[in-house]
This record gives sequence, structure tokens and C-alpha cells, in this order.
Amino acid sequence: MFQITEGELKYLNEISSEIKYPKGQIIFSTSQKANEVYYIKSGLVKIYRTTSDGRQVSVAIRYPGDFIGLAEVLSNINEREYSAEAMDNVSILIIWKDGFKKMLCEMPEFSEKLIRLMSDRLREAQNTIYDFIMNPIQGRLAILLLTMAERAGDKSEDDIIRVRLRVTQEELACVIGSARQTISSLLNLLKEDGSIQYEGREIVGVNPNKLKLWIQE
Amino acid sequence: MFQITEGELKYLNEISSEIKYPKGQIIFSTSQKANEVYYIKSGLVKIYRTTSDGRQVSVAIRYPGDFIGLAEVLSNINEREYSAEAMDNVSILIIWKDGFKKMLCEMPEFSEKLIRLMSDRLREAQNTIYDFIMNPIQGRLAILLLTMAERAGDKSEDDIIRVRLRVTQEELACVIGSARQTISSLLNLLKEDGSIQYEGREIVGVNPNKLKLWIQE
DNA sequence: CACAAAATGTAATCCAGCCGACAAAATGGA
DNA sequence: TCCATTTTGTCGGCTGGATTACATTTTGTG
Repeated sequence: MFQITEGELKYLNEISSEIKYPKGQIIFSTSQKANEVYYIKSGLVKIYRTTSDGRQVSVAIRYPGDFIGLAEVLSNINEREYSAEAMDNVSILIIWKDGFKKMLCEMPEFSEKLIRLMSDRLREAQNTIYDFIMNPIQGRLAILLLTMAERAGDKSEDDIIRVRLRVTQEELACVIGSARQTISSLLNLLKEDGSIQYEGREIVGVNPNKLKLWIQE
Repeated sequence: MFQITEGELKYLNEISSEIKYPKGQIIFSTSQKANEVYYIKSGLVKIYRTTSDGRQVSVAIRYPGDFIGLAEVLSNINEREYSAEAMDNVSILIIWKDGFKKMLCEMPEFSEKLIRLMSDRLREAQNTIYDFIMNPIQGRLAILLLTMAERAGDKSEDDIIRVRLRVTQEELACVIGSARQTISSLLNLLKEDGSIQYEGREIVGVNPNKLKLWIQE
């Protein structure tokens, strides 16, 4: 998908400052001014909104190599529509709007790539909508675990993805719009079934082929 | 949101050919070659996928002034991931990939605007995901009717949107991931409630304020 | 090490909304 | 105008999964 080049990263490093956020820290939140974009160097970030009754609803998870906070800046919206929170210890580049827009002008191939990036994200979001309509909870959970493993893990020799995911059931529930208790029992089913492997409270292995059996279509 | 200029439309007219599709006609479908983008001059188009068991799942509805078929072309995907079908009599410009990409190079402000467009669509899709998680069926239906009215209707003197929507319950059901029968009774509730007005089988008026009462958050 | 806080497991209850089945109404061709 | 086809209305039964309510385990912290 989207891959940043050496040159671009160098440019980014010059116009940004690096910040580390500990797990649980909020990077930006709804209705703050949207004056910067962020580039994730390491760690996972969840994009979410807090509802009036206090629940959290996540619409995406972003991984190392992803930009976040892009949509508001590119759409020229003044305020953040979603919040972003570090799901573990996260290292991030902060890039000010003006610098970022200057970069877009000066590096036309980067600008071109950005169109592709937004396009990829749109397709991804549409697929999420599709999956929500098509799949019952188990399917959505399977899809989520699969994508998380693919994006955050290293593919090893056999077809089991080695990974290191420390994510609570509550967080998973927010992403697929479900209840924590339901996730609890489903995860146990997946465990028995060999679709996922735990080590303590950390997911360390994911079997794509077995997981896919839970997914509709 | 996205507004095309006189100049851009003129340019588009030169590199495109206009085609009219009668209601129900398929404009492109899944796994066809993705060699062109389309610009809707009039009419509504649904973007959907047919599942293995024959059901249709819609992920978006596009309106006059929208481009369709963009994502595959901009992402450099070879095959269509979704199908597009005329929801009524539709008039469309077909623009070949090469011509479109040439236009992007020659009109940098257009290219810039396209980034904004994709960004807008991404936000829209994320909001759809959010709504799916937050809202039960009535809420989703209300949101759908509201956006359809806002995009396809003319705002009149009072705060009722005058519109002319000929859409079957089946189609509505596909968009919000529900069953036709459920839509049937909900529409009747909305009718009684004064949220929407029918004339025969056509929705001709929508009351945004009343509709919003059905929406969570 | 002890204790509070966070995360998980489990089970009973309940209900929104899907599904099947059918009747009625509207629409559009011939 | 008539008949086939499409679209809509309605109703009961069934079920996935939310909700409530605890018990148990794990984790971090003074």
C-alpha cells in the first residue's frame, strides 16, 4: 500500500518534532483545533469518538507508517472530528499544517501519493461498511484480528502470523460495535479453535486460514 | 463540499463522452477492468456489491456532481471492487483514465481539490461506520433519508426539504443492512410522525428536525 | 507483600429485528 | 383494459447478542 521514501522521511524529519506518548495518552481529541498532522513511527493508535452517554466508538486503528489527523487538514476542517489515543507506547512525528502543505507543493510525487493514500483509506472504509452489513459479530471480530495481525505482525516461515498484540476486550468491542462480554466468549472460542494464540494477556499468534473460516463471503 | 468550476467542467466535456443510462442499468460491475471514471450529471447511482448468496449490499449512494469509479483508478487497482447501478434515469460523463490523469497534471488546482474530495469521502465513510455502531435501524434509516434529501432535494422556504425520491424499500434496506419488512413498518411510522411525506410511491417532502429526533447522538 | 483497580469469565434474562408466509395494492406492458 | 410483475403491509415465531449481575483472575502500585 502506501510506502514513504527515504527522501520523504528525511524531509518530514526536518519539518516535524518527535514526541513519545505513553499507553493511554490522548494525542488529540474531538473539537480541538486541527493544525497539524501526525506520522506514526511506532505503536498503535485508535481513532474514536466518545458518545454522549460516555461510550467509546472506534472507527479505525492506525499503525506504524500511517499518517493520522489527515482528513481534517486536507478537508480544511478547523476542528477534529475524532479523537486519537495511544494504544501502547507510541512514537510520533508532529507536522504543522503549513509545513505539510508546503511539502505537498514542493514534492509533487508525494502529493500524488497522498491522493492514492486517501483513496486506499476510502476503499478500506467502504470495505468496513460492507463487513458491518454482511458479518455477524464473530465475523467482524475475525476480520479485525486478521487486519491487526497483518499490519502489526511479521509474517513468519509457516502461515501463522507472529505478533505481539496487547489489546483489551473492551477495546476490541468498541471497534466492532459489540459488548465486552460477547468478545470474551468469542475470543475463547477462537483460542480453542486455534485461530489465535495467547501468551498471558497478549495475542502472539494468528492463523489467517482458520480465522477466515469465521468470515462471511 | 466539492464543487466543480466552469473551466473544469468544460475541460471534462472535451475529454469525455456523455451517456444516458435508464433506471436499473448497470454502469460498471465488480471485477471489470477499471479504465475510466464517471461524472454524474443527473440522477442517482448506487454503489454496491452482490454477495455470494445473491443479496445486494450498498456502501454508498452518489448524486449529481459526484464522480464515481474514482477509488480504483486513483489507487491503481485494475479491477472494480464494487458495482454501480442507475437508481433512476441517469446522465453520465465517461472519462478515460489516461485523459483524467492528464487533466490532473495539467490542472494542479483540480488535483488539489481531488485530495479534498477523497478526504471528504473518507470522513463521510467514517461517519457512516460510526452511525452503524451507534444507531439502531430507525436511526440509520433516518440518517439515510436525511442525507438523500439534503443531496437530492432543494431547500424550500420553510424547513421542509422538497424532493422527489423514487426508491424502493428493498433498496433502502440494502443500504442500511436491514430487512425489507422492517423498513416497511418504520417508513409508516415516519409517515405518521410527519418526518416524511409521500405522494404515491414517491417521497416528496422531508422534515429534517423531526427526522433528527430518531437519530442517536 | 498487600490491596485497589483493571481485566476477564460466566450465566440468566430480554428484546430488536430477521425471517417466512401470505395478502393486498400498485405499476407497467401488451 | 387486463394480467403479470413489482412493491408494499402485516403478523408470529425465533434468535443473536445486548444487558445485568457477579465471581474470579491479573496487574500495577505504595
